[in-house]
Amino acid sequence: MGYKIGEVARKVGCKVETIRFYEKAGLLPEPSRSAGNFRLYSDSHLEQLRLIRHCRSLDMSLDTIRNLLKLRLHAAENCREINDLVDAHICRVEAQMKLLTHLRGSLQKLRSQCSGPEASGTCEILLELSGCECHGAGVGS
Amino acid sequence: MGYKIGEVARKVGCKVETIRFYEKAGLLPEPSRSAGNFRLYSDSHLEQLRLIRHCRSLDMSLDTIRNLLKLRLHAAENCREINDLVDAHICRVEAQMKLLTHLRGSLQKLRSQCSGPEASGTCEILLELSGCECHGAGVGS
DNA sequence: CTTGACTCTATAGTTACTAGAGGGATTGTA
DNA sequence: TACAATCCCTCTAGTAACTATAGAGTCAAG
Ligand SMILES: [Zn+2]
Ligand SMILES: [Zn+2]
Ligand SMILES: [Zn+2]
Ligand SMILES: [Zn+2]
Repeated sequence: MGYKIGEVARKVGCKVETIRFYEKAGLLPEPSRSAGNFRLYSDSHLEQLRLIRHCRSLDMSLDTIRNLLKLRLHAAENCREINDLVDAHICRVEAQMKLLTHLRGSLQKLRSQCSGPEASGTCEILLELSGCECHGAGVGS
Repeated sequence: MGYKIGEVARKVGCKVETIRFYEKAGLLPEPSRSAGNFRLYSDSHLEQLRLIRHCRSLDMSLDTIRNLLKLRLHAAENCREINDLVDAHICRVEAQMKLLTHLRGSLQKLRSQCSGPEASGTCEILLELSGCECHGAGVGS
């Protein structure tokens, strides 16, 4: 008979609307319907939804997950591609980390510019922000 | 007489549309207009836009930047709040980094699950993804 | 006087959902 | 059996920070 959408949502821990959204986005196949037009999900739907949600918790994009789902159709043959997909995602995550590390450095340096309001009559942080060379200050035309 | 929008965009290194967007978003005051209705920016506009773009390059939200601009009206008195704002942003960045670090760990562990397609007739990565406890597998009702 | 580069407004697209309106279905209870 | 509560349905609009059109007007050079 299948699970109704609310039950599924409770099981995997997401909102009902999210499940309908995945269906419209082509990530979850359309389930069968009850006499009263309610969606009725099978265990394989549940499994696939769990996969999607877990991938999302790993911050994979829906597009990446779509690719993964395609590969899943022939999991054994596509083992290599699946590994590649995960590796590519790890790379994205590491790139983000590098960016954030750089950012934190810039912010700490910025933060250290302030020597208190008595020193210059203003807050030096603002001077730094609006007078930066990287956004065109002091560059003729 | 002031700079036209394209000139300003070139100076600070952003798109023309972005500048108009900031105006509509209340981050940049409306500039004066030429006889032909073209926007004409002053040096103080330029400064403020530079501040905005630099803050964006530090990944501050527009809302955070709006707050900063308010504080800027009385920079000396608000020195403390300005520092707090920057500190709060550093905290956000560090929280993100922590999250990414955790994520990378999970991904590397996931990646290590695969023992090649010969072992189990499928790719174990997929089993891990769809059979995870954290999204409800193996939990009765 | 026409071409081309620029500008204007207004609107729709992007990502991954979330929230609501306005209805129908089902269930439990009086 | 009537009614209320709780579910479910579709459709649309909102979020963040832009980006990308469409269709029109402006301006300088040749
Ligand atoms: Zn200061
Ligand atoms: Zn800068
Ligand atoms: Zn594998
Ligand atoms: Zn999981």
